[in-house]
Amino acid sequence: MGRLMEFWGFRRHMGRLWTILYLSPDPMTTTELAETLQLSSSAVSLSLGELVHWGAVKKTWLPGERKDFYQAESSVWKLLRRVYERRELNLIREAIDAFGDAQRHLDEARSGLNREDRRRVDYMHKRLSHLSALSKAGERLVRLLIAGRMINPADLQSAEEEE
Amino acid sequence: MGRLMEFWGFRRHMGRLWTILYLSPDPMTTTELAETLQLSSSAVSLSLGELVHWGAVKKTWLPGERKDFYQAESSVWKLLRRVYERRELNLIREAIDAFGDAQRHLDEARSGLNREDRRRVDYMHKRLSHLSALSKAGERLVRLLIAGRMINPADLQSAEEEE
DNA sequence: ACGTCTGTTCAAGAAAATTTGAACGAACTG
DNA sequence: CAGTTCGTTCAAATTTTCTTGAACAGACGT
Repeated sequence: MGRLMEFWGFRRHMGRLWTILYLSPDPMTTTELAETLQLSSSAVSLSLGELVHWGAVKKTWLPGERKDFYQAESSVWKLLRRVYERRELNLIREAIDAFGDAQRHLDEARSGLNREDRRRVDYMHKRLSHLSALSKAGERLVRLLIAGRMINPADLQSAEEEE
Repeated sequence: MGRLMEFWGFRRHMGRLWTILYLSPDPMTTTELAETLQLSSSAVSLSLGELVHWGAVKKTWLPGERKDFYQAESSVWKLLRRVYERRELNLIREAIDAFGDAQRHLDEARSGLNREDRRRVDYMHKRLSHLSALSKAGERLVRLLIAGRMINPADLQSAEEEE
């Protein structure tokens, strides 16, 4: 799980901590977690905080206990959805914006160019439109994924072909 | 594109190189690429090699020229498919194996345990089955994606609920 | 066959990230 | 209100990853 999470763009420890909590029938304290994974308390605090921020882990309190207890959010599907929503969608939107900006820059520069450079600029413009179309198709797909609706990968394919 | 690729688990330069090639109407040489992106020739060689390995960039030769020329694979969809096929599928399969191994370890240890520990082990076993089922549903989904067929995210959802 | 031009590999150096211990502050107990 | 116990934050230190220049190897032309 650590490796999966790392691949997925998070700290490795986040995966490890989540897994321990997920496999534990009872909520655990930071001390227990630090012992189990041989981590310093600060490392636990840091990664655990991020897990809480992503909703992958929840704080709970046990009556009579002073320490904080943690338990894993057990619906992986819910977690995936949240990540896609907060992170991937943002990334795609930024990319779409960047492509638009680039095209605008090209438009501004175009007038003062010679024939050869103009050819290049026009080519780049077309390619950027292409990337834009693809990204927008991607955005729609992620939206559908989050909504739990059916997805047709062929949409990406066709966004690429029609030109 | 550099940032996208980085997020996606590749070197940042790979994204930058691919983008330059993708936006260029003509194949380019390593020298031109190094100049455009202000990189050393070794950095270009390294990242370009990896791009070729992933099929994102193709070598071509121009008659009469000694230098190698490179051009971008322009079907992003094709690239995505290849990455999912080679990388994500492997990752999922490894995870599935790891879950199975973990369960087998639990089975071996179970007999020599007291009541309380046995409860924990049984709980972990159940959770691991859960993760296994999820991963297998994920594997099916990626397979469908690669094949370009319709995908139903609800399959993941239900893999989580039925227990 | 020699010199030149390309591309790749490698080890050393630089940059970036993770990790940790210590200090701080908040919350509770007696 | 003093004394603990926890949890978090920060900057230093370590580890890891990237980057680079130099050395190497192959191909070509003369």
